[in-house]
Amino acid sequence: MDNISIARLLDETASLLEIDAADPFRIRSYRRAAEAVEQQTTQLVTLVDDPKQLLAIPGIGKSMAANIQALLSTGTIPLREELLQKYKPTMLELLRLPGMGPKTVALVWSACQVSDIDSLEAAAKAGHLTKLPRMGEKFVTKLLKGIEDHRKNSSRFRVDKAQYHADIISNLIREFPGIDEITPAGSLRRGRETVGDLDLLVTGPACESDVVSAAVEYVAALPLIDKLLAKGQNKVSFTLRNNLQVDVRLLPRSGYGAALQYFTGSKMHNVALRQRAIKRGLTLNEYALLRVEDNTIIAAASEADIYNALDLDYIPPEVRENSGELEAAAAHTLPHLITLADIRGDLHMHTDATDGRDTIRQMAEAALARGLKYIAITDHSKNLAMTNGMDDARAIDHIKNIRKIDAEMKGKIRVLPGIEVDILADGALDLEDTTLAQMDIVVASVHSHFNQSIEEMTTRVLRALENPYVRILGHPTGRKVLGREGYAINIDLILKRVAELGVAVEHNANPARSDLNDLNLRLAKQYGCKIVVDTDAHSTEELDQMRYGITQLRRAWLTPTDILNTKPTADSFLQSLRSKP
DNA sequence: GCCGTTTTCGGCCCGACTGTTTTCAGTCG
Repeated sequence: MDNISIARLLDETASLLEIDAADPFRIRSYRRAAEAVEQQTTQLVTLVDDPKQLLAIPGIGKSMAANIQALLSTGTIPLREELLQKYKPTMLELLRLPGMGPKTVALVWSACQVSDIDSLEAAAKAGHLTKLPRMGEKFVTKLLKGIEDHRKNSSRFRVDKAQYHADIISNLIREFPGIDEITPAGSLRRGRETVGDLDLLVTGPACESDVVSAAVEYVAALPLIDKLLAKGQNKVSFTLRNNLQVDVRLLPRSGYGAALQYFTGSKMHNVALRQRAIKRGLTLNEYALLRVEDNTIIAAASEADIYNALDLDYIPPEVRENSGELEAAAAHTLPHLITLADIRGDLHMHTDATDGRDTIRQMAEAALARGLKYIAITDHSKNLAMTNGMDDARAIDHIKNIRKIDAEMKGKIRVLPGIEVDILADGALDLEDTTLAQMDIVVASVHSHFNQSIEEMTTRVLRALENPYVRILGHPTGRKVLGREGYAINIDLILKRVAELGVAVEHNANPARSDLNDLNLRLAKQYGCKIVVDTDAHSTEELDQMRYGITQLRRAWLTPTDILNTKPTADSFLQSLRSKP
């Protein structure tokens, strides 16, 4: 069992305890333990014989260490089993619906024996819920909408989770002798925000057709497989414990490019590409690009060969959606898409002063190690009390600490003082202008939206933008990739105003948080908005999530000049922002 | 359930916002 699975089970136990109305602090200790386990770089399964190392992890005490050992040896923990006698596992899914917290889940269970989404929907539609305390028409409407959204998304996995599993599986497969290359294809390679299943393409001498069976057997016996679905000549399909389906294809080097092209998609891109081939008397399939008349192979080993043989420039996977990329590749006008290496600064991150894990110095050094030239420390303001958000006095004090680290970094990397302020329901910010005036970067973000109407929400953000100290609009749509949808907002209006005022709009790179989708990114470019991409990192590791933001920018066809934090220095970046009053 | 002591028990993240209320419980970040 890997760390992520352990973390998930601990987290589920916490949720069950919540439904059971257990001691909140006990619940939190399970959540904290889950987080701690998830952040471990070494797999706990390797430490199981040495409880001392488990206990060395902050948040893991005697009982939790015993829980982890039980998980590793039996796959579950006694407390979890006990709770599952009282409650159904499907109730955990109910918690993912908006407005459904532990109390409400417990209520519908005790009052209507509702324990899963289908029966909750039925009860809602039959009007049974409005008879319960604190549940009116509005709640039911919101709930039904939430169920609909949930169904749309729940079968897909967030890109970073899929990438994590792809990396683990790839590392295991790579241990087999004669494997050279493993590439995730499909929507993961195209950089979609969510992934339905994982397609891993593998090649190397061990994948040649006369010897491939040994490698197939090896893959089919991987320890992390939950259910083996199929085992063919060169393909193994299985699911992981989290239900993610994985298809591993072992392919000879000679046809690797054709397979990569075929399985990367998208479907629409491939259809258009095959039509182009047919016009040229060629046919394209998953094995090769062939001449129709005599089946001669024209190209197969690399994707570039195939595109070039069709008189196209190489098309990066992120833009393979049949939305103009074939025409552009034919005309040699594909833009030079932005890459991770173009990014010079990260303008949104947190430290242990609020809800981050690491210190200002650790963040600065980690950013430096990642090649960045400047960062902004933007901890939370007081309204986010739960994060230990800072009031005016603390925020001003924090600037001193940031400047001190900035000086200590001796110009190797600039560390800019900033703050992430909360936009209140009336559009006001929760700190004084005199405080904001001392910050280089003020990120204004909405943190509570609930059921404000589109008009209210839009007005709220527009009002906040009028504050002259706001330099970046943080997570403008509040959109989450999975689960609860973001707030309803007139993004069109917001982006227009952002462009007029010279405020920058944030593209939040962290898939777990919120961001602009590629459509809105294109809109932002069209309106001439200044765009920054940042990680909103809460730990040094999260700085690595910049890669997911870049992929989204590439999907929107954006180039280095479209993004503000490709500016080479902190000064040139600050100059390109809305000027301070 | 963890942690750190003042070493064996008390503290641990709290305020805005909503719906259904007529004073507040529950959700969310």
